[in-house]
Amino acid sequence: MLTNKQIAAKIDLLAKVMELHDENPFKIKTYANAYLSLRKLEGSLADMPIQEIATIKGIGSSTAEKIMELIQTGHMKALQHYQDITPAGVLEMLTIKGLGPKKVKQIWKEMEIETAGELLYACNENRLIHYSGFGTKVQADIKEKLEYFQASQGKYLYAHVHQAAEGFLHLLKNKYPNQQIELSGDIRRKMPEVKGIEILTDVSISISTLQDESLDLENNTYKSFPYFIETIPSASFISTWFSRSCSEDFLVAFEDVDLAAQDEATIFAAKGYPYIPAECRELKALIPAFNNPEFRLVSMEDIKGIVHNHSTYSDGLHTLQQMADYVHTHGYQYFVISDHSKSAGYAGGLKEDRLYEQWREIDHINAKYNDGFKVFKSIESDILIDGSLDYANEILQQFDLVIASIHSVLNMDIDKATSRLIKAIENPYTTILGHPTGRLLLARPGYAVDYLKVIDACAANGVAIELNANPQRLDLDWTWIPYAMEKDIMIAINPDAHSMVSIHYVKYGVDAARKGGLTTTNCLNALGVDAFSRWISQKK
DNA sequence: GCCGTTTTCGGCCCGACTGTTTTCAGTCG
Repeated sequence: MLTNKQIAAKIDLLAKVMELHDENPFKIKTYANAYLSLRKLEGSLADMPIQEIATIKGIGSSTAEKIMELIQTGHMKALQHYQDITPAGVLEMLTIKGLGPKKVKQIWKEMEIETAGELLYACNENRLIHYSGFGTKVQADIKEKLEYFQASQGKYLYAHVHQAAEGFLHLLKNKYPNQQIELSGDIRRKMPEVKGIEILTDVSISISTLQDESLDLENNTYKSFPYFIETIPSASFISTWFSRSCSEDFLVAFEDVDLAAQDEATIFAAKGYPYIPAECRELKALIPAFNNPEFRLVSMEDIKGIVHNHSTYSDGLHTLQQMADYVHTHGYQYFVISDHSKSAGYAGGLKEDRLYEQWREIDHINAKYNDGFKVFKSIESDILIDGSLDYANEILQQFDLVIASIHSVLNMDIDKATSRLIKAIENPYTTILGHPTGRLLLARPGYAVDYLKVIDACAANGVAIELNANPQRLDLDWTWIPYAMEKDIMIAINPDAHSMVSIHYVKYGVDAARKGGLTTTNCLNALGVDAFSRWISQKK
């Protein structure tokens, strides 16, 4: 039986969705008022005849009928109609506190954002604050709510979970110092998406005795992420841990090995391999490379420069000087500033005069460093619908390098997307293809592309491909790295940083790149400043 | 859509709070 509160909520929702669709404001007001009377009402609506419902202040015959329909059938046709013509993600936004119909309408119609995930991404890129009624506080508030919302959907970004996972592991190890307790499964393998914190142990853990305010016993979560503790006998710990920490494909290579070893290194040694870290245990075909003395799998220590960053010139949070200094003080050799280009109106893309201004500032900044550190002039140039870039050639040729990315009109079939990308790749001024599919993990899938054709085109034109290291992108997907390397393409692991701290996204890109076996030789920003400088100029 | 008459159309207008603006708009309960 429906409660008054449940009925009132449906009427309230009706008012809100009608407002999204620009219905008569007085009708909307009526339903909003009806909601207010209903939630304060004494006596159960479900027990009232329709005549009595219609006598309630603010409820007339039309609303009374809708309430009866709801009580008798569980549905309301009028509400269903509006729900059918509204994207599910937009309806979801209405459930977020602080987002009412007016703001949601603005988000949907003005910003053209239709899912909670896209909205979160827009918050991270400071895109909301450019709209009237939205400021930094509202944006931060929405962001917090969305992260919570996303964190409750059953899948999580590795980047969001791993610190909590390590914290939880630490907590358990302190409590049971003499037992085997380790992270296992997807979280240990640093998969871009994980289901939570997987822990493998040989002790029966008594969670209720653990002292930590982040531990939510009722919901089995630690810092809002679900945990899964599997207890197994000590004797099978290593074999189970190893099996849980490899892909199916990778594990096939060890079918004939006795996994009951004293540690994982022994298992690898039985096949004549060196120890392979869990995040690299993906493709069986890559294993032999680990025995090649020339093979240098990329790692964070190899990263020499930070490519693809934004500043306050477009939609970044920090100034060019702040960003450059931050990268400099973290020991890198160079910084590539790639703000948005002029057609990216939503992100404050740079018109020509602002470009000149930025170039002058870059020259000024470069003159101040006396240790060889260099800021390179770049742009994240929008790939327009027809595949062209959005500046004239005489502008494009003045950049040190150009990153070409698709940002708008993402609804394309595979042929359209592929030819649009290839046209941009064939542009003589394109240096790097940015986030090739536009995907946002857990939010939107990205347009389909013919990877083989796109990678072949990059090879033919000497264009590097970005592995966008934003943990919500990780695009190029690592599974295409072996083919890209086969074609001897350079991969740039780029943070797409919109603030100083997001420079460190590079780490997640490196994790992903290692899955695909990317070597330092094929990592563009593993080149030192001079080699990088030479590489981009030979491309020009 | 509801209401209430100076009855059948014209007006409908919660208050506190917050954030964005700079005197107001949106949201909540």
